[in-house]
Amino acid sequence: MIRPDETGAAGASRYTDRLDNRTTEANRNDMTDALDQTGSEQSVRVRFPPSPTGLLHVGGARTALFNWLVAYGQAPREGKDGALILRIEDTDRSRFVEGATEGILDILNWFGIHWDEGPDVGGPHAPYIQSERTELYQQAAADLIEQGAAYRCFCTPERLQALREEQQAKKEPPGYDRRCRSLSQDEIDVNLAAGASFVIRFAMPREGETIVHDLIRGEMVFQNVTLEDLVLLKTDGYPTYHLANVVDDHDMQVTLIMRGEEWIPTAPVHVQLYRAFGWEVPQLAHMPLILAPGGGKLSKRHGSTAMEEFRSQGYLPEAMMNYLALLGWSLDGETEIISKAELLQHFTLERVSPSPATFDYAKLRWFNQYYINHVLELDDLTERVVPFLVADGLVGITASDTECEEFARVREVTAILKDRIVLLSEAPDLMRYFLQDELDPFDPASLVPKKSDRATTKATLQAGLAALQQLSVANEAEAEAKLRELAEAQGIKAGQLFMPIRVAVTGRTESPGLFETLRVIGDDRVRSRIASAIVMLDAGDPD
RNA sequence: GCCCCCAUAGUCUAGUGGACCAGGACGUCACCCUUUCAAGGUGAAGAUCGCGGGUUCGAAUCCCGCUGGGGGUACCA
Repeated sequence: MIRPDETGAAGASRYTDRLDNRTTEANRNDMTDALDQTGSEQSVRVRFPPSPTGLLHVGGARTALFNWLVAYGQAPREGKDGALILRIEDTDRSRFVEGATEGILDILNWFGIHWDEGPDVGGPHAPYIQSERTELYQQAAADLIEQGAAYRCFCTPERLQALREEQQAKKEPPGYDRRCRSLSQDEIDVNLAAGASFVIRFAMPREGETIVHDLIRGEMVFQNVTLEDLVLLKTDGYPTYHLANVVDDHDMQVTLIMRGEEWIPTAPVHVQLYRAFGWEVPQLAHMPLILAPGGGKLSKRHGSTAMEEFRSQGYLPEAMMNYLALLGWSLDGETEIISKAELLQHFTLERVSPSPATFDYAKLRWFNQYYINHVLELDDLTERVVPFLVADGLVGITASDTECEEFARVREVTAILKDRIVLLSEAPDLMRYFLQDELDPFDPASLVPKKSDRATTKATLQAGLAALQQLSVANEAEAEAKLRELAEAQGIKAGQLFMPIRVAVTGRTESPGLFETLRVIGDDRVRSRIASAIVMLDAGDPD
């Protein structure tokens, strides 16, 4: 057998070695079929198949990302056509959630991933929604029965339940006992005539072993006796994942399946299914799981898990992508900040780690902060902050309204505050005193610096106000010089003067540098707020 | 229980037989800057490379066993 890619480039990487292994194996097992695959060496077709059962999980987002990076990054670099297929796996009617599909597509777009074929854009293998493809699966299951690779199982859920309990009691490995695999044709006919409902199960080979070639883990060997006769078609006529997945991946000419590690146990069954159909097995790569901080599955208990939640908290898609890319993949062990373009330029499946990774919220926050403070352009950042301010009622513009005065004002505020924004959702609170005329109520006691008292503070503020009335805070340098002069004249440290002014003007003990803060707040408000603070000190109990 | 995957600091990782008494990052701590808080800068602590056997002149790197963690064990995906 001559491999079609044998004339290809030199420099065998671990990746190509693995590809070669797999190809050889495939050729040995599916020689006839391999001949039909002319040209497939030149294209890499991957897919991301979410279930519309709720919001998109970060783990799913990472799987989607890696698939996208292979299709749009690695494949083109290797001179191949890459394509990403989005397929909706909605074969479990009981878990279907209305609107979930739309939500998933929307969040994937926000994340920055695009696909070539899918329910929204169509494509040559439409429909891309499994519930609309049931005939295909039923036909496939029927074919399998005909050739003896699958069988009808009339066992009731009650019997299966009882069987499981019995096995549990006897401490035997649970699993279907294959009772219906040996039903005679007469028995089957009787059941069918009686209208008994049934599922279709795969007749898994009982002997030998199945080797699964995984691009990330190498060879995985499974003893066939340990594998089950999985249900292929359910009583309701819908397929299980196992059948739908194999049928669709073949039909859609998927060449590489990248999915979560949780699929490893059933991978050998899938391989056997492909063989039963006489189809070539796509390449397989099982991504490492994303674990929760304490170990185990990432769940609500640890924090957000859905991409929608991260979005609404004000995580940037860039930061999410950067962080997620580095969960299980690395460029060189040094690079932390890497753009989408650079990911496309450098991502390779061969550098995906096989070991599970713990989701670290603190590091994600760091990435977000870093992108806000160091990567995003000011206009861009401002546009992303605006929706959060609007939601909070602080401004009344839309993000696209970048020409108006109010946007310019928000940009000004953003400029001096961006080094302390970690999540966009924190912006409203940080910006409140810049954007509102009136300060939120605050404790007058916070006006008084440590080691000072009310009377002194009041006098200090009065002197400060007098000074500020004779200049404009628009000139930061002048304001600073004058106030430092004042502090010196009063025989106090600059901080003893700055702090009361800061609190008087912002209502807080924390703010950006005093003079940029004053400048942005403006003369009128600065003066009136200091005057109010002086009144507040009067009103309080003298101490 | 059975099957399978994984194993470098609290976390993400670099490392593919010798330049590693293990490099980067998050986190932590200290100091610097300083009008507060951040940001930034500098530095520190933190890994017997899970343990035990091999192979080899030489192992984080290869092999075996064990342990630990994780996944699967559904007419869910």
